[in-house]
Amino acid sequence: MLGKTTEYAIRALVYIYIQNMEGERPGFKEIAKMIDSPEQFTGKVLQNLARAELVSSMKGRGGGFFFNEPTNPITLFKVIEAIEGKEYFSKCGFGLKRCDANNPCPLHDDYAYVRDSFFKMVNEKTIQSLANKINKREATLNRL
Amino acid sequence: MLGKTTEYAIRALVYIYIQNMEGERPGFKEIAKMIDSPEQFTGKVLQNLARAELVSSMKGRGGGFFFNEPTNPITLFKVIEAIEGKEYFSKCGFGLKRCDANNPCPLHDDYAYVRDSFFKMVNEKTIQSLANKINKREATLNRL
DNA sequence: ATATAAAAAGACCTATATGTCTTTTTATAA
DNA sequence: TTATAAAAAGACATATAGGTCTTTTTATAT
Repeated sequence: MLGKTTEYAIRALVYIYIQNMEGERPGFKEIAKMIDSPEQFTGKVLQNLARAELVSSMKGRGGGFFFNEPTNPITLFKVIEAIEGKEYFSKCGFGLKRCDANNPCPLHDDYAYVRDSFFKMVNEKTIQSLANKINKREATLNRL
Repeated sequence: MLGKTTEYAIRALVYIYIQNMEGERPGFKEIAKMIDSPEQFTGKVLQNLARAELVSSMKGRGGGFFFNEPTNPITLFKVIEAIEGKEYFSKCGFGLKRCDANNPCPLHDDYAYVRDSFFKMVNEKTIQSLANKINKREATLNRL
């Protein structure tokens, strides 16, 4: 469903958020180790997330990744949009270039239902809500 | 959601089915033109579908693609499985290697709901049901 | 000031998906 | 039996996603 890059992005942000709650600013090497992702590539992904202003970073000694204090919850949708692109939730599931209610593909309505339930889910779930689930030991990030 | 290759595969099979109902056995060039897909690549995709026994083909004059007369309806799931691979509907949405009810990722249940609604849909919809929708002019394949 | 530890940046590499071109095989019609 | 029309096959080509390596920049501690 989602690309690996997006999966790394979400897991990385969740890990950063959890560490921030402990007062830590993890670097990409630590993050990669903890979320089980390729180190350098994770650095690149985090660069992109920082450029998209979904996370902040500091260079130099004591630097790392962190969220600015009063951060609005970050929905998974925002992350998906930043990594996969804006059209992710609007393409025709049947591959037609033009497909709408007037000129629908034969999957139109049924696909819309599935897509919308996915869309709803990624708008409800946030980096923060996932992190809380992990902190309550109701779920795992694979390590920690 | 689905790769382009799978989209071509589904559209091609629907077109073949519709033409078969008219007593025709279209070739890949005609199919590609009608479903708006790259010609040679569509030929390759159809080769794979034929190898997977989702469709039959005849070489030589008068040849082309067709379904054997008493064909069980072909679900979209079968096509997806043949093109995308068996694991398409079983991977963790969060990217964890091991993720199950005992050791769930923080998206486990919510993702399962979305994935299962997609799974249900592709098991209900068949090449035949999509073709019928198009024949009744309730939907379009882009041409025809 | 200097050393150090961190992210940023840029050049590259690899794998996979997607797509094209050419040749071979095969069924049918003339 | 030969010409023809079709799929099959194989060798390429291109684009994108995923990944690595090296160098540069920058903040901090000494």
